[in-house]
Amino acid sequence: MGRISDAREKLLQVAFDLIYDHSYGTVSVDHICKRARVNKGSFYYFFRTKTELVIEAYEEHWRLKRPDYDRIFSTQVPPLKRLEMWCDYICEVQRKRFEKYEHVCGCPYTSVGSELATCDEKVRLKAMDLIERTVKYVESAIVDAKREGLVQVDNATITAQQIHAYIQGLLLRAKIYNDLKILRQAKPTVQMMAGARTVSA
Amino acid sequence: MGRISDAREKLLQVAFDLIYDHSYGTVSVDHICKRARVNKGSFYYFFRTKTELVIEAYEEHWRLKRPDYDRIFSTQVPPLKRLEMWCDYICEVQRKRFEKYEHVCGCPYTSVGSELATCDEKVRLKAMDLIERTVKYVESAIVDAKREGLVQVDNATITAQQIHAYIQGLLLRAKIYNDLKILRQAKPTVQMMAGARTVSA
DNA sequence: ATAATAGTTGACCGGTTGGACAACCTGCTT
DNA sequence: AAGCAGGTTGTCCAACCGGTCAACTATTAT
Repeated sequence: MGRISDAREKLLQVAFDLIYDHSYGTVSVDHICKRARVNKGSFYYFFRTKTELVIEAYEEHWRLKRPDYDRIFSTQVPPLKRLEMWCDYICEVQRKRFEKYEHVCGCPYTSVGSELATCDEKVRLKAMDLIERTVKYVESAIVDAKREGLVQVDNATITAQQIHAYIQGLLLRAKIYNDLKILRQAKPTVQMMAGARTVSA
Repeated sequence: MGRISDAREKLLQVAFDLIYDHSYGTVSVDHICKRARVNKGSFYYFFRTKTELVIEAYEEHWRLKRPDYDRIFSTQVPPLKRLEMWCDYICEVQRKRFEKYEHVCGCPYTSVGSELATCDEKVRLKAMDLIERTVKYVESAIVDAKREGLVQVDNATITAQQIHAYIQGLLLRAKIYNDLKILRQAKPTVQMMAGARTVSA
């Protein structure tokens, strides 16, 4: 019953792309509609507000990326290898973006999270939510590494949070310097952070 | 000759404050003028564009903060103690902001740098510039620590960059989680990163 | 006093913003 | 073939955006 449409999906994808390549503040609903070739009326048929759109766009983005994370952090892969593959994956994703848009775009979730953390509580919570999911993968890798006696850590949860924070900081640096080379350092530093004993809080 | 005015200084301070507590995109020139009790005509007497204002506001902010950094990273202080004091200083600054605005605001330079890195080249370059200055302090602490045999590092420059990236990531996390407790982990992790051997690139 | 300098004022601009809307199509179901 | 849910269209809105401007005023040096 009724006609079917891919307008919603197009809007989600275009919104993600534009906001990731620029910022939430500089991308307007009009821009998104123009690029998606959808009328603004249709936009507001699918989404109540710009905030709601961005939240759904990022959730959709995660839905598409999740298989990659499941593969990289599979228990079939040795724990420390998972972290290496994760670093390589990040570099690769950033490289592809750079080739397409000539910008190092950093992490989409923390970029929009940082921009709106103090302005839009719903976006802040969604960014937290998405970050949490990634940290969980890192944590399970650390737990497994510890169980196999590969690393010496007091607290796997805290260690995972520290490694994730470092990776986010590195991505932020790469974005601001617009320099992919900065990401080369990720792998050795992550191994070091995972392998060395962290002083627990 | 001519009348004197503190309008310029008020605009710089209000602009920094509003943008730090919200974002570049959500703070308008009108907001800044209203809060500073300055007419928009005067605004454009002192600054050519909003971009120019934000750049000058952040430069001014650094000018005010620099004495703190010179004190913390003074050669009179033992090198590893400098890093500890730096972490304490960051916690303290964030705590004060939080009490005033009920937000963890993170690092002002990387916040605006992240927001505009792909949109405004001048702001991106200024953010790089300001980051570079802080990294220099960290680097000199690592160099001194190495000379005194307190740490084992291959490359002080890279180590300083890694520590700075980590701290930025932690501040970003604290901002998105709106949680000051996250910053408690800074000191032990920084000591670990400074003290352990990092694999050079 | 005068003139030059330095800063102020508030109205004004065209364009854009996020959002609302009634009217209108389109294709499935019965 | 008729009914209707599902989606589309383009116009309209008031508010706001960054930025401009000519006229005005206060201060200081001469």
